Amino acid sequence: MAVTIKHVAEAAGVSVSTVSYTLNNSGAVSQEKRLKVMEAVKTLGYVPNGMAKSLKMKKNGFIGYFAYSLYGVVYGEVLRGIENEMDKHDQEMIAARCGRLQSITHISRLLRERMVDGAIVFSETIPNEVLSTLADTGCPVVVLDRELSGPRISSVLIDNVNSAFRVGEYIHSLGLRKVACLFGDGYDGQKRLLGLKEAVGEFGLSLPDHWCVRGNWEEDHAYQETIKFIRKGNRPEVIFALNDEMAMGCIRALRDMLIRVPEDISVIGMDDIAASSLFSPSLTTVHRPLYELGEMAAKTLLDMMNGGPSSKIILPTALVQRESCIKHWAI
Amino acid sequence: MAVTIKHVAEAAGVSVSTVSYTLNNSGAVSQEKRLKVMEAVKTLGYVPNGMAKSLKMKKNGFIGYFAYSLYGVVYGEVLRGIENEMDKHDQEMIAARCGRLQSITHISRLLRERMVDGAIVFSETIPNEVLSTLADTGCPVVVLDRELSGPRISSVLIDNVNSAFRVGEYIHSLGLRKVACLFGDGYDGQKRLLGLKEAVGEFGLSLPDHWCVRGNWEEDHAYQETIKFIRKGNRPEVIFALNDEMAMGCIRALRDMLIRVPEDISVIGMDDIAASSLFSPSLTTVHRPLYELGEMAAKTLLDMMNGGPSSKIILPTALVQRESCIKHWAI
DNA sequence: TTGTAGGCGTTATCAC
DNA sequence: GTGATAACGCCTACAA
Repeated sequence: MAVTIKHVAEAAGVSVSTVSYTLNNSGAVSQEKRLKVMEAVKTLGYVPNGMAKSLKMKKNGFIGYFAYSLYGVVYGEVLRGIENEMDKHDQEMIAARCGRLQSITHISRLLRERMVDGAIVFSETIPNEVLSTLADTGCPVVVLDRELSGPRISSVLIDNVNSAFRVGEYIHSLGLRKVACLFGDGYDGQKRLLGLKEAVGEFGLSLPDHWCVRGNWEEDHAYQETIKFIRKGNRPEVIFALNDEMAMGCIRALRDMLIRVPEDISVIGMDDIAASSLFSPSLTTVHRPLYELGEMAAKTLLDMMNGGPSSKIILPTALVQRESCIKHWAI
Repeated sequence: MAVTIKHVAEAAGVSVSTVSYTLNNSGAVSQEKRLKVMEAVKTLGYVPNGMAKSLKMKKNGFIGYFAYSLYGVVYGEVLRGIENEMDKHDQEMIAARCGRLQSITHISRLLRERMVDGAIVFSETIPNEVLSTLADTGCPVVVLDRELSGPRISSVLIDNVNSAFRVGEYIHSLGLRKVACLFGDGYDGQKRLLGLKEAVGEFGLSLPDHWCVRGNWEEDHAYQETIKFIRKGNRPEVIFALNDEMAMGCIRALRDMLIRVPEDISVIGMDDIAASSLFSPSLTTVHRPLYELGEMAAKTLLDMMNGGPSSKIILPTALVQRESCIKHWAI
């Protein structure tokens, strides 16, 4: 059985409180006993039990990052921003993913059983109610992928609608009109599609319903869908993929079908992941400040944990013009 | 104050044990009381306290992955393997990084205070003794980046020495002789350098001490070091970088100095990260089964947690011939 | 300055 | 079937 504070007390010939006092430098302990305790701790190899401590203190010193996935360009970059900020404040953190369905119950354990002192959530798989009740019990929460507000809940987001709208505006400014869209499900997908449609209305672009192709945000799937789409005889002037991975899959598909990008069809992505600038042709896309999103989420959480108010923060995006998109008359 | 099992008992008009029984389906509870309990749980929004539970049960249901970093090609890929295996066994996990120095104390908290039921460690920043004492208290550990053995400690590794040796052998088989090496610190670096030197002796290659250049495993740094190295007038026939990132930095540097790869100088990497095959020229390297390493680590840990013995597992590597390396006479 | 004792929220043993 | 009650390991009034 593991050695407890009691064993140390016994070995040092003092009471448990004296041991506790010395270990936490609370209370005043005589040098003599302090030394005895230290020695006993060393020889017994005593390490305090984190769970007992957490139970007593009603906090455990960890904040949690709960993401759909822990690896990958998007989630990884956000994680990098969070970790960096946490480091600055010397705040410990753990990460857990919650992508697969079964895990929802698991995450609920860390979250619902209050095994963290604060949480940053970047996964739509965790229901709003879970987060709300968590916040109600005093645990601050920051969400990165949805709008949610409450006493201890903050949102850190980009303006998806506006970002996509500006893509539409850009398409219009290039003299392009016939648009197809490769979209995905979820909050981001909805908002981005909405923004694009607004721009379509505003600038008189064309975006038939059957030119809105549902993807799953992944490159390979987008490749397949693009092949199918083009085989049906559809010939848009520009394809707007709602994330960069899909844009790349789309471009690969077009090229494999001997359609030139951007000469025959322009392609625009969204997110501006690292690979976008290295891809050939380099991707015209919307820069989404992933690192900063993570950083800001961490800042906001830390602030709330110090009693600060909850807030809703929108970080700016920017259109990045590269090679995958071309003016109509330049063809 | 949070609602506890006591409140539920009171609201349902039963004892705490009855509540506990129904919630864990242990013991036999009458349908009538069971219903009452369920209702009280629902209306009160009761959620059991994870810390109290863990304290009592002496386990908390989580295994931990402690890596130098959580993002990045190498660590991310290992993590993917681990998660996938954990998913299969419906085992919950958390991840924490332990790269920066300050964090060592933090990680020690999760590890030393036994806040996980098992651990996979992939960071040389955590000392052997910490892992040994952890294992002594009954917590199984799998290490991925060093050889360490004990009752509850397993290692999952590749044979670095042999892998590097085979690179030397390959270099020899190509008719190349004058080798430079871009190495890095730590266990992997040591072993790989050792293997290379063995091959140098065995096959009569040339590897002067000052042609062994210390890198820090990163691309940019390798870029700088390569520039310096070449500016000094050194002209090896082949540069063996002990990981792919450094190999890529090296190639970029050579090309920026108008030295052709592989015509003028061949470059060989190690690890075979995803980018290696996409790089131009594609990288000749040694495939290190990162995903499988993670998967195997998870399997081994799970096995130990079920009472299995500790073990040392070596996964095979394979030389991957691509474009960055050329036969001597082919120049 | 030091020790005793109560309680954090659970589970589990034992009587009833 | 059900309900007291004793742990689990720690912290911290409160006494001494």
